[in-house]
Amino acid sequence: MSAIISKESHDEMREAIVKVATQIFSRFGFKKTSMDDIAKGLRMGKSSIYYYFRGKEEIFRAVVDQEAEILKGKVEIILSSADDTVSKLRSYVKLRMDLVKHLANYTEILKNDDLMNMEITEKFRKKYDEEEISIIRQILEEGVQKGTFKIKDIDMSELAIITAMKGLEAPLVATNIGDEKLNRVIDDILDILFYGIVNR
Amino acid sequence: MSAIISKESHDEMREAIVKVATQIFSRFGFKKTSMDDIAKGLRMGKSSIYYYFRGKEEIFRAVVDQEAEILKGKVEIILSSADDTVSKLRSYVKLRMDLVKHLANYTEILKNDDLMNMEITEKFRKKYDEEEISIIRQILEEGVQKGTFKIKDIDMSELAIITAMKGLEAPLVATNIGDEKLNRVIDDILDILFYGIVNR
DNA sequence: TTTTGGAACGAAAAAACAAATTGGTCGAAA
DNA sequence: TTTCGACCAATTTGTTTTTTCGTTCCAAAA
Repeated sequence: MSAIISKESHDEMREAIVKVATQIFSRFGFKKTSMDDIAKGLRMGKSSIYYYFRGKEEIFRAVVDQEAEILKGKVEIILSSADDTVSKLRSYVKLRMDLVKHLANYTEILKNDDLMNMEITEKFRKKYDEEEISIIRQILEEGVQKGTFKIKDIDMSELAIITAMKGLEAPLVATNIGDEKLNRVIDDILDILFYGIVNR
Repeated sequence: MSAIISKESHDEMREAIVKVATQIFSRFGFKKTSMDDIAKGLRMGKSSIYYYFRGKEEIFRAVVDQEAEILKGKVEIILSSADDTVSKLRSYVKLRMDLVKHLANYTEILKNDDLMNMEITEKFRKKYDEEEISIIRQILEEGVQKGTFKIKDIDMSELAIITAMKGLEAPLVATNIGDEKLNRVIDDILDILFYGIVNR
């Protein structure tokens, strides 16, 4: 029994560490957060942390994994909703843009003093990139199957959408565009994606 | 009369310098090309160059201006052609992608050793960015006026197109995609832009 | 036995300092 | 009018020294 209790408290401690680390990493980035910083946030000696994690890298990965899990849940809700395919794609794109804004928030401080190693953003993106493709593809295939979309080459449409979203990231992050305005921009661009610009 | 001859030879010398500088800048970038490099390419002493240009910056600007001029000519040909608007936009996008590839070629060496100050790319882009918007707008307005395009918000379509093109730059530069394949990709993406993906 | 933290180690980064480059000037020579 | 060697100031580059930081070790606490 003591083993069970011990296991639980061990996991709780890991969670506490991840919680604190998430705060600090998001403020200072991977490089600029020291194990001491995390330890101080927990009111422990830094070597104690090594009882729960193999090292800084593992803590960071736990943080990223947690964020990914949260995101995955949100995506799941959209995908399994009863909305029509067009709405689903709209919802997904908006969620994705919110995510980017969130991540940008994470690193905005680092942009200035450090060269912004892109640690958080980059690692997170890498983890997420493959998955994003499959999400878009899933929506597109659903649309084709339901007869909503006419798509010559599904790979190409995928690429077009992801490309457009990535292209939007920069201006989105750079300019402090308001939320309502951002929504309008996304809607308009999605209209172009859905219906094109040629008159028929 | 001697003044006239002198003026001509002076301009010729400037052209020669720009010609050599273009080669060297494109190989080594702005920072890593020294005035000595340019001078040696011309088989002159470096101080002689200062008789023709105020400094490195001015030479560089002359190089950029020349490239911009060449590009402007090509754009002019497309815009004033008798092609339909859809074809014009296609041609322009392809030209633009070739340009990016060209510029990428310029700096590809620097990407590695230096942090790639983006000197050439960045300066050139800055100069070109405003102009690009007006080119796209011109084509779109022509399309609307001729009844080819139905566009709710012309600013938005502009943004969508430029966004898509910029988004395409990265994969275009990164992957060594073949010319034919690149053409197909652009065509397919433009099809989406023109006709959308929703079935009607 | 589980958990904590002070001390110590080694690698990596930062700071400090010395040496080499380089953009630009000047005056003389051609 | 045009070219160039000599020179200067400032930035860059290369090198050494110092500090920081992630990690390990081990003894003490719980």
